[in-house]
Amino acid sequence: MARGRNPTSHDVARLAGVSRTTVSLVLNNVPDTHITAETRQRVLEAARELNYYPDVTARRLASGRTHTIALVWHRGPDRAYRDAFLPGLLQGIASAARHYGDHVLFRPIEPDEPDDGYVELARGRHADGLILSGPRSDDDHLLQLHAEGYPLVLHGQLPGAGIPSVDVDNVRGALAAVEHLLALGHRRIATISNAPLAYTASAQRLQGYRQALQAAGLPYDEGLVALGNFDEESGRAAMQRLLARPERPTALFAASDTVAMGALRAIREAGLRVPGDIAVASFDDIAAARFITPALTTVHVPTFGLGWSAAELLLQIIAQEAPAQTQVLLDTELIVRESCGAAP
Amino acid sequence: MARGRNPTSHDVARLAGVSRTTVSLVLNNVPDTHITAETRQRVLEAARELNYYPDVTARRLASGRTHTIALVWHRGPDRAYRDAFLPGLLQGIASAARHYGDHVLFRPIEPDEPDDGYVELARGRHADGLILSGPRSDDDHLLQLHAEGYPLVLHGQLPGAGIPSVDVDNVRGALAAVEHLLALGHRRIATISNAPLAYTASAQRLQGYRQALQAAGLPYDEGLVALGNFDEESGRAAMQRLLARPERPTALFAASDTVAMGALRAIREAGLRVPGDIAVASFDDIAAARFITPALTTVHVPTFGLGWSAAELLLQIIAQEAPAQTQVLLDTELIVRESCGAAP
DNA sequence: CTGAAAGCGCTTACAG
DNA sequence: CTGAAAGCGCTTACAG
Repeated sequence: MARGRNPTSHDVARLAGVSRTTVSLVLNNVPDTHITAETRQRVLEAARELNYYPDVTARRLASGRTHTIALVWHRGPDRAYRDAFLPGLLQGIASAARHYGDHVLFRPIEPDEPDDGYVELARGRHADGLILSGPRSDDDHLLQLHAEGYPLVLHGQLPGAGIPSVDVDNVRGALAAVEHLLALGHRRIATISNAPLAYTASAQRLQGYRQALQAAGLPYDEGLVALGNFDEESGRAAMQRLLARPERPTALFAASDTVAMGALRAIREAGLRVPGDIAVASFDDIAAARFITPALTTVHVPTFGLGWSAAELLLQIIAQEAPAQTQVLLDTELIVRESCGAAP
Repeated sequence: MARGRNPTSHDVARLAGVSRTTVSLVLNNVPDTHITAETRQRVLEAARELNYYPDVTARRLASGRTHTIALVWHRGPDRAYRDAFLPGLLQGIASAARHYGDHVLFRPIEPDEPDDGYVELARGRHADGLILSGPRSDDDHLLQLHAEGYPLVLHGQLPGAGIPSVDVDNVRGALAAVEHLLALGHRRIATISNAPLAYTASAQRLQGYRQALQAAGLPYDEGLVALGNFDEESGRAAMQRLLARPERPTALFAASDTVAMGALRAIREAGLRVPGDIAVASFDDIAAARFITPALTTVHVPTFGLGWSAAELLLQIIAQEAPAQTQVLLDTELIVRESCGAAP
């Protein structure tokens, strides 16, 4: 494939006996252009015969559209946690992009990298729009780009910024998990957050926990609330504190599977059993959740759906079709397995 | 960011009082071009003042290079298995690409998609080169592209094709795992493959198992060999067959963690304990391996390193610097945890 | 229903 | 040490 001797639209035009305009019109399926079926046929055949692939590099410059969207993937302190979502999210994005004829660029931003590393993707016209996963609330570049009308969709939420976003309904998900515990008869239910409450998702999951208790007429007891910090060890430490309380909880809602696994370890180390002594429900449904013993009852996050929705929304914005909904919240599903002692 | 009113190199040139040529030369850091420090400075300042980002779309057309590499990700029957490697591999690729100033395109190929879906990436000049993960031996397009000299690197191996590739040394990895079992005193060691033996990695891992036995002067007993098929259930079924044998094995080498988890379940269902009754070692070290009970002793696959190496190799090929090594095999590391009963 | 021509915003020999 | 000009391969008004 030496450069310079690939067939061009000129070659196709000559072989078909038409102009390059016509070749472009036919190959791009431009509507409202009354080209005879016969001419169209000739062009298509010529292109096939020459094994012609339009040079996207030229197409992009001429058309002003790159037909590419980028996933900007922030690798913050929560990176190990978030990696579990990457395959689903990315493939959801890629599938939707492909469905609409677009391509996807993957751009991780390392923690030590200047925060505006992704700006080049927008301003240098690498992509027609960006999906940002793990947005930071103090990111001025983001606000700036949005203010200029550059197409942006967040995976996650940035309250108040007004940027279109796609996320899971964390409140309802947590609510469902805790309701499950309540329905099993538990009254002293502890919770461990998945991360510091400055993370929107953490605060929302905690809110779902509160709402469930409130709806059941139960008091909110600060002593039953502990903070996790993404990893297993933080879940273990938090559970140890919870177990040290005079009145031991009979159930736990861990706001992530990872934190739940740490809690499970602490419970085991205390000589207690799950679900016998303590029932455990969690959130995320990462791949490991069904493998561990006991298999976790957890709130499933539709990662592929998140990716698909984000890409679809972004593509609508790029096409300037006002989307019906710019703040999308996807539903979760409680997956009942063994850790709460309920039959699936 | 309405199109059409972004600053161009023309604007920068005017502000700096030089020609567009000079702007291009400075901004691209072209070597051997004796531009005065003062002129260079003026250009840089003008660019900064205008917040100038070169339009890559134009740059690509003019220069003939896209500075983009693509990861083609085959989603075959082994998709659930391989998804565990995606985050590490992709981020390894992205990090290396960024280190060398390139971008990465992610392109999954669905099982029902025409096999040549990725050819467009090459011929349409979306990317300067491709990394293919999960190559198929009957893929003529691949051979054709390679024959034409288009830059290609495989993640995995395609014996005989002569295409540059990056993979883990499956034979040595398996050898290390089985040697570990032998060192623990086991003599009747069964194995379950991770997939049908038509998959190169499966055959190689089995070969490592054989070599270890041979080196220890032990016979190769077909009856101790069972086939897995990517998923947990296949591991469970294989282990059930193995357990039904008159002389029960005292140890198992499962050629993937997923298959090992199924085997663990079968062992538990048979009322046996790990590692007490049967020691289990496996391969991959997926995220779940350390969470399950007992935590798996397994062969770690350096996914990030695979990605980085693949990208680095591809970039060398694109730059036409003959790489030292075109068939790269990365070393694995045996991670000793609990499932073999040895102290870490 | 189709074509001639300008233009997209860069890079790159070439000349001086 | 720097500039004028051609060219990369398409798309897209515009004209007929």
